[in-house]
Amino acid sequence: MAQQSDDTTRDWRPTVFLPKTSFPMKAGLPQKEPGILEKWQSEDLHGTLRAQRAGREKFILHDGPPYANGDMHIGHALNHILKDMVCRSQTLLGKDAPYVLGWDCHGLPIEWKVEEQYRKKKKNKDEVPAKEFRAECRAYAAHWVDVQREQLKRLGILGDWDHPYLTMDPQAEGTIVAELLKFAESGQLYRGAKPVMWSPVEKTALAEAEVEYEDITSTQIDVAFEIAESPIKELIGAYAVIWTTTPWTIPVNQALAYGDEIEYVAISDGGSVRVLARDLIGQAGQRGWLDTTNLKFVWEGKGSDLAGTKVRHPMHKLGGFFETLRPMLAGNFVTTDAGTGIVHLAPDHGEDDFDLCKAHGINPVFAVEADGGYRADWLWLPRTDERSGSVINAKFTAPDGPICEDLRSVGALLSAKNDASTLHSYPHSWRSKAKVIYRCTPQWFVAIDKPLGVLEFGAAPLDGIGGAIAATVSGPSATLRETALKALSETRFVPEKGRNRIRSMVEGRPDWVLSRQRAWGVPITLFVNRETGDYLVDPEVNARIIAAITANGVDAWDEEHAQELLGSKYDLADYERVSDILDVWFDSGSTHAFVLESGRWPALTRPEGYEGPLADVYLEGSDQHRGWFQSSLLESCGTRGHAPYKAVVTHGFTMDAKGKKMSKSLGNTVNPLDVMRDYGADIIRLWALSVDYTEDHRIGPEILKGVADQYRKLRNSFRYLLGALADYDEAEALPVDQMPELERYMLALLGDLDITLRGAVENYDFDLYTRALADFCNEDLSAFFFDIRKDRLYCDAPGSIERRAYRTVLDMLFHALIRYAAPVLVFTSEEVWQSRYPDSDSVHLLEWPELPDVQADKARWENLRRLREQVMEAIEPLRREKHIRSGLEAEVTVPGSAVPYEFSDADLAELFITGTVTRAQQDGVSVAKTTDAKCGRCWRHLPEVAEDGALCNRCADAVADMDMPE
RNA sequence: GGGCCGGUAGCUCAGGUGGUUAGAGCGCACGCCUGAUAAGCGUGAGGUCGUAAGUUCAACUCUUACUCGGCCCA
Repeated sequence: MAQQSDDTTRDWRPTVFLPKTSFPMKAGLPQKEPGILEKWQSEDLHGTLRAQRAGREKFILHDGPPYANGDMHIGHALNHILKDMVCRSQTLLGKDAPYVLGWDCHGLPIEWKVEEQYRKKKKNKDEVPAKEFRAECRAYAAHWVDVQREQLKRLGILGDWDHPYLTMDPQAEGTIVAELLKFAESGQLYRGAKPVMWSPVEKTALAEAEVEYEDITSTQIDVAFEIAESPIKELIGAYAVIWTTTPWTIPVNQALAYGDEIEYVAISDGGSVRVLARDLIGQAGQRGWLDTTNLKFVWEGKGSDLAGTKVRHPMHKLGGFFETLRPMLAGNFVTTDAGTGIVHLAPDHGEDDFDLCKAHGINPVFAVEADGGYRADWLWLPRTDERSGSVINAKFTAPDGPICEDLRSVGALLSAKNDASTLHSYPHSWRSKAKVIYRCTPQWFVAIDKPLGVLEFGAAPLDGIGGAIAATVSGPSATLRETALKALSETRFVPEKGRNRIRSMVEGRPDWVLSRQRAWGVPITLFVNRETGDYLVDPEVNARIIAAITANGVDAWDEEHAQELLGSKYDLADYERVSDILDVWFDSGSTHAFVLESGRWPALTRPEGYEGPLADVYLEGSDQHRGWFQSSLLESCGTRGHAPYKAVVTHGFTMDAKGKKMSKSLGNTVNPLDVMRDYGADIIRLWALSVDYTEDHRIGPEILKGVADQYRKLRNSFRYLLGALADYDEAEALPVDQMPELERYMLALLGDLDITLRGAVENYDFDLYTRALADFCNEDLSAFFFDIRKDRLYCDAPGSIERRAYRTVLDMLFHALIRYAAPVLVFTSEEVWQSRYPDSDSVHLLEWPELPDVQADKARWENLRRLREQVMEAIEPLRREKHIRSGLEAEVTVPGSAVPYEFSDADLAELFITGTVTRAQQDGVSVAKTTDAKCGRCWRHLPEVAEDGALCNRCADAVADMDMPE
C-alpha cells in the first residue's frame, strides 16, 4: 500500500465521485412551464403521437362538453386533468388514445348573457331578428370557448387543441337534427303537454332560474263540491270541501284528491253535510264556515274509502266541460298541513295535478291562454266577456271578483278572504316582477315506456353526419327504459356505486321533454299536419332538412325556406312548422354521433367492422348521472339500442379546506389559475391525481403545501438520478445476473411497482398511482437504496463491479420512473428528460418501460430491512448521548440467526451504513463505538486503516487508478 | 322534505368475508450529516376510527338513530 504520511491531511474531496447535474433543485414551475408548453405546441406533440401510434389498439375517451360560459374553475381543472391522465396513461401503455375536447354552446345561460348586453345598450330582444340574436349568442359562445381553451392548455392537457368539437358547429347541429329525426321516424317522439312556469305578462315560459320567490297575499277560498256518486251511501248529497289560494283554477277543475291514509269525516253543524280531514276541522272553524261547537258526525273513514266517489263541479249548470262528474283520486302529495285535506286538481295548472290526472286519463284543456285570459270558446267567462281579465290580476281573483261572485251565487263558496294572514311565497318573473302561473303548454316528448320496435340500425349513413336516419320498425321489443337499463348492466362503472345511482334515476324518470320555447338552440325540425296533428315522416324531406342545417346551421330552419324543405310533394299551408328548440341535453346527448361517428376526427374513428359502444370511457362529475351520462344513454339507446360508452368514470366535487362547498359569496374558492401562477400546473396536477376523486375531496393552502412538498421529494429523486448517472455510458452496464443481491432486489421491487402502477391505470386509481410512485422513491430509493449505495457511487473506482451494477440499475430506474411520472408531472418529466438527453424528442412519446424479469427472495430482504431498523434504533441512544455522531462510528453485533448465511459481515456493514458488523449468538442488537481509524476518503472506520485520515484499501486502489498528479 | 353518497392521525390515503397493542407517506418535534446541502439520514410524538345506542365472546369493519358535509330532486 502506497500510503504516504501526508495522506492523513490531504483533502480527498476532488477524488470522490459526487453527483453532477445542472438540473436545479428549485423548480420555478410558473416561469418554466409556459416555455415547455410552447415547445410541445410547435412540435405538435398530439399530432406526432397520433402518427406514431397509428394502427395501434385505440382507446377512446369521449370528452363531455363543458358549457361555453365563464372562466375555468377548479372543477374544470380536476375533470380535465383526470381525462388527460387517462389518455396519457393509456398512451404510455402503447395504445392510440387521442383526446378531442368539446364545448356545449347552445342554451339559456348564453341567451341571458346576450340579453343582458342588450339591456345595457337599451336594446329590446324582441325587436332583434332571431337570426341576428343567434349570431350574437354564437359569438358569445365562441369567445368563451377560446378563453377556456387557453386556460385549460396551461394545465398541460395534451389534446387536439386546434380541432375541438362545438355543439354549435353547423355540422354538429345537422347531426343533432338527424338524431332527433331518428326518434321521429321510429315513432318515439310525440307531442304532449306539461305544466310549465309561465309569465302572462311576457307571454313566455320561464325556467326555474328565471323565477324569484316573493311573499304575497292571495285570495284563499273554500269551495264545496256536491258528491253525486259514492260507494258510501251517507256521502251522497254531502259536499267535499276544497281549499285553494288560486281561485282562478276552479273553472278548470277536473278532479279532487285525497290522501289514502288520512282520516276523513262527514259532518254537519246543522246545515249541509261536509267532508274534510278530521285534523282540519279546527281550521275550517276558524275560516268561519263550520260551527265546531255543535257537530254531528255522519260518517268517518280513511281516504282510501273515498275511492270511486264522484263530485259535481259547482259550475255544472254551464254544461259541456262542467257537466262531467269529477272523480276523487288518491294523491300521495295530499297533506293535512293546511286547507281541508281535499285538494282540487286542475291538470292544466299544477305538476302534481297534471301527473295524477294523466295517470287516470284526464287531459289538460288549455283554457288559459298565453296572456292569462280564458280562451274565447270557454264556457265560463270567455275572454269576450266584459268581466274577464288575466288570472294573475288581483281584482279578478278578489273575494268580490267574478270567480268568487259566481261561486257564491251557486252556494259553493264557503269562505273567501285576502288579508295579511294569507301571506305566502309565490313565484314571480325575474324580469318583469309580475306573478307567474303554471300553465300547460304543448311540448315534445320522447316516450320512455313505449316499445321501441325492432330498430334496424346501420342503414345507409348520410355523408358526414354518420348513422342511419331511416330506422325501420317491425314487431314488438323492449321499451327505451328497458333498453337503457340493460345497457347500464353492461357498462363498467368506476366507482361501482355510480351504476346504482343512474339506474334508480332511469327507473323512475318520466318521459323526456325535448322542447324549449327559446331562440338559441337546435330546432325541433318537424312539420305537423294541421288536419291530423301528426308530424310528417318522409325520409326525403328529412334528408333535405339535415342537409340544409348541416350546410347553414340552425338558421336554415325558418319560415322562408320551409316550403323548399317540404319539396313539391307537400304544401306548407297544410303544415305547422314547429318553432321550439331542443333541450340542450339532447345536444350533448348526441355528441357521440357527431364526434365519434362522423369521421371528422380520423383519430377517433374505429376500424372497419367495429361494433358496440364507440367510446371506451366517459369521465365526468357525479352530477352528470342525471345529465350527460343519462342523455347520452337515452339518445344512444333510442337510436342504436346500446350505450355510447363501455365505461363511466365519475368524480366527486372539490370542496374547500374544511370540506365545505366553494362559493364566491363565502370567498372560499380556489382558482386554478392562481394555483398555477403560485405553484405551477404540475402541482395542481399532482393534487388532482393524489386525492380520492371518486368522493368529494378538498383543496386549500395546507393541502397544496403538502402536495408541493411531495413534488419536491419526487423532483429530488430525479435530480439525484441525473447527478449519479452523470457521464454514464452504455458500456458500463452490467448484466443483471452479475449484479449483487441488493441490485437484483431493487429490480424486483421495481417490478412490483410496475405491476401496481399498471393495475392503477387499469382501475383509474390515480391516488394509488401517485402514492405508490412517491412511496417507492422515498422509502425504497432515497432512504434505502440510494443511501446504502452512496458509498459505492462516491468512492469506488469507476470500474468496480458494485459501482457499475449500481449505475446500471440507476439507469433502469431512471428510464422506468421518468415514464411512470410523465403522465402526472408532465412538465417536470420533460425537464428531467431534456436535462439528460438534450435535443431529444419529447418524453411523452415514450412507451411503458420494459423491465428485466428479476427474481429476488423478498421475504429475506424484508427481514433484513427489519433488522436494519433495529440497528438504527440501537444506534440512536449512542448518538443522543453524543457517544458517536455518524452511524459509521458504530460497531454493531447482530444475532447470527437473523442474517442469511450468504451475506458477509462486510455486506451487512454496507447495508446498515455502520462500522464493522459481527454476528453473535444473542437476541438483540448491540452497539459500541468503533476503535477503528477513519478512512480519510470514504470516512468508513475499518481495521485496515492505519490512522485517522489514512486510506482504506479500496480507496487507496481507487486513488491509484486515477493517476492523479499530486 | 325525498333519493343516493361520504365522515380513519395536522395533510393525503391503506385498513378481503368482524378477531392480537388501527397502518403508510408527507408534515411536525428532536437529533445526525455537511461529499444529493433551501438537499439527505435517523428517532419520536400524534388517531380509538363523526356521535350515541344495539347485535356479538369480540366492531373501524354489522344494525338503528342522530349529526356534519356533498350530489341530485321536490
